Amino acid sequence: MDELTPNNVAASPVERFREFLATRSMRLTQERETIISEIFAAHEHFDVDEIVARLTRPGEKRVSRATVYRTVKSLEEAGLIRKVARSNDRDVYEHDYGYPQHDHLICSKCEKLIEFQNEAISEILEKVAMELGFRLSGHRLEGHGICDACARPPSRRHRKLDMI
Amino acid sequence: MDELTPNNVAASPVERFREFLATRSMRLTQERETIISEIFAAHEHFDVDEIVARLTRPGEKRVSRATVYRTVKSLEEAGLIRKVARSNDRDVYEHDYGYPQHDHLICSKCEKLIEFQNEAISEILEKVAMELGFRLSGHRLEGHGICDACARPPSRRHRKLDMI
DNA sequence: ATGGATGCAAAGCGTTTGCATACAG
DNA sequence: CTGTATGCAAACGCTTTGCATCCAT
Repeated sequence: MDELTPNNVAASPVERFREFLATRSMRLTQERETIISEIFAAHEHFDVDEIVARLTRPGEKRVSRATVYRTVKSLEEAGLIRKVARSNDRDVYEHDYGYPQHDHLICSKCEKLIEFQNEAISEILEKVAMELGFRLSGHRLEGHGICDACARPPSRRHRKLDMI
Repeated sequence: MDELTPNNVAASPVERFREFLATRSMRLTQERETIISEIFAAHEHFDVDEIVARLTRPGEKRVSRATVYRTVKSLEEAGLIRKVARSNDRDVYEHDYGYPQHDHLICSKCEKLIEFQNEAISEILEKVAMELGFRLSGHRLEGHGICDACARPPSRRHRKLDMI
């Protein structure tokens, strides 16, 4: 469901990327287009390995892992995606284009990322930074703990009384 | 008799670590003691490489890199230190014992970490988490940007009048 | 035509681990 | 003594890179 794209947001991610590439005299190749399409197919968090896996499924145009790494780095520099966390020793990214600033709650059990928005936090941080003479350009806030689902005793049968 | 030590804070980090090790039937070896002493010698951020480097200086008791990694992991599990960021592809830690909750501003230029405390942010996050049914146990907030020093024009040494 | 891009494999790097030896309790 | 811990080096897993080939412009 993305026909509702707000018009304050420029064209497609691909178009936006093309512009960025132009400023660097880089080219919009089929591989890059394939990768960015895959990444923006759904608004979800991802890591390089996932993208490679998706593009390795039969029917998809395969792109080498090296190229995915190189393209992801470019997309990040272009401001289309951004690194949000590190999970399982891998960098995790999310879209940073056409989406409002938000932060995350990360479940320590299922590793799920829950997004939330809160204007107040940004404002406070902005104020704190200013007082310290720090030029704030952005931030990353992760709340750690246990998500609703994981906290709820999973169909709690009789659990073992103890274990050594 | 250091009665100045707040009594809500147990003895020394080493003592605290010894207790932790006991609960796991692990031993407080000379190496572990050397490492923890070095880490708590000053309240500053550090990474494994730095600790290894310090303990490699002549005069210091050398400890293998593998042991430092293993000990740092234990210290983290013991709650004595905690991971605060990732810089230069290395995990960066700080003391998490006897120090109040705080967050950081990270300079994109010099990589410096600036600490700050702000009660309000924690409160807001706590509220947000609760509304989402998330059991918050802690958080990590990094403000990104340019620090005061790096933002200041680099004392132009080629000033016309600066020919002393 | 031609300078940038891709794929492959090898290299890099921080971090982990197997194993023989060396200690703490 | 006995089960842990250490040191060393090899193994690992993610990410980067050199190079020959390929392609967008």
